[in-house]
Amino acid sequence: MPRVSRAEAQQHRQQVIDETSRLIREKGAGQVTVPEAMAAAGLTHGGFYRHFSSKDDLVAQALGTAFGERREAMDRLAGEGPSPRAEFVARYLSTVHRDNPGGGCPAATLGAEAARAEPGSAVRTAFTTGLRGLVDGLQQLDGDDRETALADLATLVGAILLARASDDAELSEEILTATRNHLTTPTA
Amino acid sequence: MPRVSRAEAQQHRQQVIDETSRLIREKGAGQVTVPEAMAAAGLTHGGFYRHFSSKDDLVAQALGTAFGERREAMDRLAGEGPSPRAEFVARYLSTVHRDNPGGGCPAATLGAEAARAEPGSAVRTAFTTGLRGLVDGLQQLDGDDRETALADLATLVGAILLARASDDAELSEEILTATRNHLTTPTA
DNA sequence: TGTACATCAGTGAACGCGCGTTCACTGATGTAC
DNA sequence: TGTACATCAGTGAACGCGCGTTCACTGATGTAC
Repeated sequence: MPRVSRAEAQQHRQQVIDETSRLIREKGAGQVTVPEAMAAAGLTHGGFYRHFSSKDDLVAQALGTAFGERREAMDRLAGEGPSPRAEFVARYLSTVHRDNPGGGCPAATLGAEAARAEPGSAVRTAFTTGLRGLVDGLQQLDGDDRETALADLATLVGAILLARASDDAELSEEILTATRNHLTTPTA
Repeated sequence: MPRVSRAEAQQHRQQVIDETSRLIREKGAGQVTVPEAMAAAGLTHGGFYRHFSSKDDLVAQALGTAFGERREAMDRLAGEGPSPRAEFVARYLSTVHRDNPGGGCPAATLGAEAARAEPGSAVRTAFTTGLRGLVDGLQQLDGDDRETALADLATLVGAILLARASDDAELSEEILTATRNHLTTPTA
């Protein structure tokens, strides 16, 4: 498949980014290989460097996409229903989200890897920018002040992380339920 | 250094586990190599399999040690001061903890990796057991009910994770401060 | 207490493997006239 | 609109490298008498 049209090439590029965005959330950035990412668009690995300057470059772009999707979902929710914040919390702390990390919040799945990335690196910067977006989105969701939005986000991210890591269905559910209750009842 | 005494060998073994416990929290389990872990006790990699059945075996034991240390610190705190819970929260969400992941909470640094480990695997089991210990420890810290302990732990873990990943000193401090306030003031 | 021998902690070379990246090459696409 | 040629998306083999794991070997430790 040599020399496809520019439109097709651009489509391949986007497909690689989108699939990588899912793959890194499922397996971690370190476990996704260049051949694997290219295969997701039906390509071989050789042409990789015509699209990306390095693997880190792709990961950073995929991370940006993942955060972008999440932010859009929040913005879509902002107008609807009686309590968009409660709705968001319920969806975030659902078993559906827990069991589908590939389509879920990148802060929970890739936060630790981002923390280990070099300060100023593309991955670290993409994560920080994405995180700011989530904070802003959460802040708008129910007239929250910024401090509440920050604390809420920490709680959401920690809960989904621990619920996924728990190798015990009961403990996992318990974490989600307890956190959901604490975030949606007025006082502890 | 062939055939050292059994006491020395046992000492080497413990040294490898302790150093690995620190290393995996600093760099992630996937980034710590067998030669690196053995070198931490002044040994070469060849003798590794006289001490451990696999790299995963070592990682699981190191994870157990990391959780154990944390739990002990909580138990030590339980008797002292006017509000052990407030003291624990302050220490957990300090810049000292944020900037020293190697000696810190393994739930934040290794949660994502544990979540990706095979259910029933040694690593996943060690994480779950350790997590239960932290929940119990937190529950005892100030007469918390279990639900509050679970939600608090999620908040603590999420906050330290995001504070570490933020490539912006101001945002990072903001996360710690907001979370600290939310956990130590009676109502939002 | 001394001696003979089996045990086994640690060494260092080697294994197969998969990684990120590079490169010469192909041939349809895109462009200049 | 047609033709000639340069461009460049994608291929597949190859690179150097470091990984987890295995293995034959060494020689002090531990044990049996």
